[in-house]
Amino acid sequence: MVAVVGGDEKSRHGIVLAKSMLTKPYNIQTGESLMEAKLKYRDLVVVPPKYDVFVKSSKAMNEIFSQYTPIIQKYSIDESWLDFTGMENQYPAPIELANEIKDRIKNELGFTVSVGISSSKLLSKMASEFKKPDGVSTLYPSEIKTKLFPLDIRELFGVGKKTEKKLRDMNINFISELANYDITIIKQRLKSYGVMLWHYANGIEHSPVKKSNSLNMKGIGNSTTASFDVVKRSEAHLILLSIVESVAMRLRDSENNCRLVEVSYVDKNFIGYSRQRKFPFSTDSTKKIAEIAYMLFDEIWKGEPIRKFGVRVSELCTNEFTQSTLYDDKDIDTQNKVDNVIDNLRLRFGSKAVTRASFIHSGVRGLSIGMGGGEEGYPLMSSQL
DNA sequence: TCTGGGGTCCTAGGACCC
DNA sequence: TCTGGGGTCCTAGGACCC
Repeated sequence: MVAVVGGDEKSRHGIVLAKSMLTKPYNIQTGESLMEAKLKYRDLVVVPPKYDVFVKSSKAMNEIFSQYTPIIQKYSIDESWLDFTGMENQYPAPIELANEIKDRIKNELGFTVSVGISSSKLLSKMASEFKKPDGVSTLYPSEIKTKLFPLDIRELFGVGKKTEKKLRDMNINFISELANYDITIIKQRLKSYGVMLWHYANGIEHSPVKKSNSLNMKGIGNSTTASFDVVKRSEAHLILLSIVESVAMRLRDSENNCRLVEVSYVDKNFIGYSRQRKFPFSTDSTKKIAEIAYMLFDEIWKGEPIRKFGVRVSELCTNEFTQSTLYDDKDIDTQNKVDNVIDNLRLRFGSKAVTRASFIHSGVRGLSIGMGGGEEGYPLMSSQL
């Protein structure tokens, strides 16, 4: 069946989230609008996503990984790096090990994965693209010339649409051509990013596999496209509040505070605006972050109809020492308790257990996105089903 | 009925300090 | 009227990835 997983077009979420193998002849792309996809194949079947199944599958997959090595870096919800450095005695045959893990996922969890094997994150990532779906591939340094060099420049990790054009304008169309290009000219035209890509083209990349945890997380953000263009400040604030509810809850769940808050929006013409501010204090309070978000929004918004809203917190630090001890602020202390009680209620009874009075009859859902396993916030699935 | 959501890293310009 | 550099921090925006 020529089918894709897609968002809801009526609420303006209509894009391709994942595609089945049979869409291949029609060149349907992940991320393009369902309208475009349907122009490529009229009778395209669109099925809605099941985000909770996706999250569960991801967790189960990483649980299997953890039975093989403790050093796992989650790159996204459906990709991880596993480091087996120093375990050569335990796992003398990498390809057999990869097949074992891959087959266990297929048999125990019911979906296929593709595995790339090499000595670095870059090369293993590139290798994982070779055989899809359900394949195991290697790209060892000794194989760079035969397996990496012949690929189109767009295939190189880090080369997107914009960089592709710049490189093609320089007559660089294959990875080999970038690898052999004069690095000083690359540096002149593409700055440090070009130098990094030149190294990538030569297979040079040494970053360590970093265990994923809440401590090395850089920021937490959510955004949402409204089902209609928002023109009233009060509605905008309400949507921002619903986003902050989810962001702040995730922040507390990660046991972090934040020092920087950023608000962004996209207007009806798809022009994006953002404003961020760093503070001399740190917080994880819903109320505080919401107040900052309103302030930042009011500073930039000139009244254009708004399509999409976002809130992001960063400059994270541990929440071990709460502000109340530092600032002796009673309001912060009680607010903290309120946040914690609400978090626990929502954890036990679901995200709808507690709703702010301001959301009732407003048309805006409280806690619109985030941890609740709701229907929104689907990540892209790049791999074909 | 056009075009989602969650991340990371980098750049460039201005403020401010010495 | 004019004139330095070096350094750091902050902010807005852009590029990439999934």
